[in-house]
Amino acid sequence: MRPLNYDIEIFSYALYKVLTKHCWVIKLGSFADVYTTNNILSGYTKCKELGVACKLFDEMTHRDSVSWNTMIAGCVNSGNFDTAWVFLKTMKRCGFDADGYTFGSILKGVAGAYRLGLGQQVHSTIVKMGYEGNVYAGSALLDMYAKCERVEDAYAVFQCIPERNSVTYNALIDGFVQVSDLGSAFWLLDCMEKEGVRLDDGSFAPLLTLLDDAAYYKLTMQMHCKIIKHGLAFDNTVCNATITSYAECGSLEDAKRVFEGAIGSRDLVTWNSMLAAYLVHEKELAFKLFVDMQGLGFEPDFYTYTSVISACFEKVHKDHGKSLHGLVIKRGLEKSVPISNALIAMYLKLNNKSMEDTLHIFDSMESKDRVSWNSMLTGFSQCGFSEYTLKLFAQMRSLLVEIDHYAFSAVLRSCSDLATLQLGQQVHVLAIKSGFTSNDFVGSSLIFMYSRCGIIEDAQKSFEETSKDSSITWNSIIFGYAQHGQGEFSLNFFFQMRERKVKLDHITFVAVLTACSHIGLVEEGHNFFKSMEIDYGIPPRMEHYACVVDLFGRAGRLLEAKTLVESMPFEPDAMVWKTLLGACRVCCDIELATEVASHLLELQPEEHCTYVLLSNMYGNLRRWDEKASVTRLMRESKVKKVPGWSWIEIKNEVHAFNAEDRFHPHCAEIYHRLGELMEEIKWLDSTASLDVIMPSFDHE
DNA sequence: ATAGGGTTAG
Repeated sequence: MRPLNYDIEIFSYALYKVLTKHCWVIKLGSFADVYTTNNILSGYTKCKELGVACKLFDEMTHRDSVSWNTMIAGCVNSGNFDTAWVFLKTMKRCGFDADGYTFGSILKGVAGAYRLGLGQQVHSTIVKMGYEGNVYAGSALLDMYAKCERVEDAYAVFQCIPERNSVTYNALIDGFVQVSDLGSAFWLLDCMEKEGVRLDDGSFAPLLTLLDDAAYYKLTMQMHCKIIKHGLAFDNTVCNATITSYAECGSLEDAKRVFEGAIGSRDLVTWNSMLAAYLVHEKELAFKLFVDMQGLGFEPDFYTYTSVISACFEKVHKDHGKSLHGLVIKRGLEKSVPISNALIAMYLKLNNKSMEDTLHIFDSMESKDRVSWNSMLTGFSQCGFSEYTLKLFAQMRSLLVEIDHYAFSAVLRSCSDLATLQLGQQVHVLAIKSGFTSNDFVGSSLIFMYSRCGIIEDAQKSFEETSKDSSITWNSIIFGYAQHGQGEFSLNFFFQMRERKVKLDHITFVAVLTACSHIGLVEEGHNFFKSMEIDYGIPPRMEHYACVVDLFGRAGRLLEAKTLVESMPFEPDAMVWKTLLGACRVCCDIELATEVASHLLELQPEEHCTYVLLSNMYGNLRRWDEKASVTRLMRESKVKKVPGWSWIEIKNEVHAFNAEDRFHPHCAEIYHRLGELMEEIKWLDSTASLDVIMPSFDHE
């Protein structure tokens, strides 16, 4: 049981004071001067009593520019930017000029609403009226540009302000932080020190958010020193940001030390920051902290819930995840969009290939944001429900949900899974129109789509359009050429990547090993595998072992494949066994196949491929009894062979078939034409002087 | 009596 909260606040003390003053003025009759009324007006706006303030403003017989400025500031600070703008217009019409106060307030509103166009209008008025150098108007203007991601403009404004103070600097620092320009942000900090402008909490907090990588650990420590030097070690905001920086640099110890030092001045953000730190490094302690903070009376907010929920992505934490879902319902937080989004993401990761829970949450959400839609889109796409991805995408478009790079990437991946070129091209056009083709994720999906649809030239073109400084797109183009059997090109890209000092990752090596295996470069592939940890610091994972098993297997070097699996530093998973089983089939080694299959049957008894493959191998060897026993085992395990499908896209419609399928409305014509084609092939075969290599139709 | 900046998730 949690204690009931009895201190329900009807009026804040501040509001009480304003009300008393107002009553007193009314009692005295209508002799209150503008000065006193403005004072009360301001009191109401500070208490967010905008309605009362408006009424009082209407009743005023004499208003001066302070009255107008107070109303504008009041509207902006309570989030009513449009009303503020109306007040500004009316003010001008009533013959009052805007001043530094007016510009400061209205620009704060413009910045909060990200209305760059309006901001530029205000800018021209400021210049016209000579307020460019006013530190309040100028700082607000600078901040508006910074928030609208126009940091160059912000800097231009900065240079027009003759006497800059901490606020001016801090706003510009944050502008550079927003565009991840660490260098400029630090340079400004130096300038402040040289010019003798006081560094305060607002100078450090935004900067610290950029120190989010192990590479910045030393820098973080240096910043921490500076913070202590400037007497800000116990400042709440700075402490909170420092905790996060240390955690993201990988030092839980330092984060903990700052957290412990902040005892007594901890707020909800402090707890949330430490929670996030623990979630990355020591999950069990995080769950404990989640309980502890509530014991101390801190009511979790959506930051708390989204962090702790998103940490439940592994099977071991499934119970925690479900409990948290229950807690969310119990506390009536289901309506929170970010929390629901976190739950969707959690179930997507926990429920392998099942969308049931996710769909349930998504459907019951009264309002959804872009993240909700994108999560579903990505979920469908990753679970292989490609048609649903496309349907959902169409729905998003008709509901005018903004399509961003996440959406494009997911839907393009589904197009590539379905190998539906025309649809893929349509989505590509949309992506061009909305300017997303240079995004790495979109670019990577485009490369996959074109490569999968057989047009490697267009995959290459899509690659050329990306920035080429992230491994994401390089990996995709390497995969693309590998898929097309042009492994030499793949390796060439790998070498270029190395030359350009693009950071390689574990996926790069999966791509390279795939390329080698597809063109039979056994030695080269094996060498890459051996050097990936030594020369590149990337330890081989399960999928790399699977690739090398495949590499040996395709080359008929079964013994080496087998030895590699035996030497693995961790237990092989189903993927590795499956690859080895494939190698056994190529090499017709039934003994090893039987052994490998036994591991697979244990790990994935529901997987029909294993039974079918083994049964076929016995069949080929005419070992009928054993074949029969495999078939029996399959029947006993209630496993059914899933027939393979083929499909073709004609005029933007997908026609799917499986063997001996007679359901298509144009079935008769199709089979007739098929018969003609077969005749043609036979005729070609009989007239060919060279050996015609017939494709072996694989119906397994 | 009226004005400008900053910390936590994904």
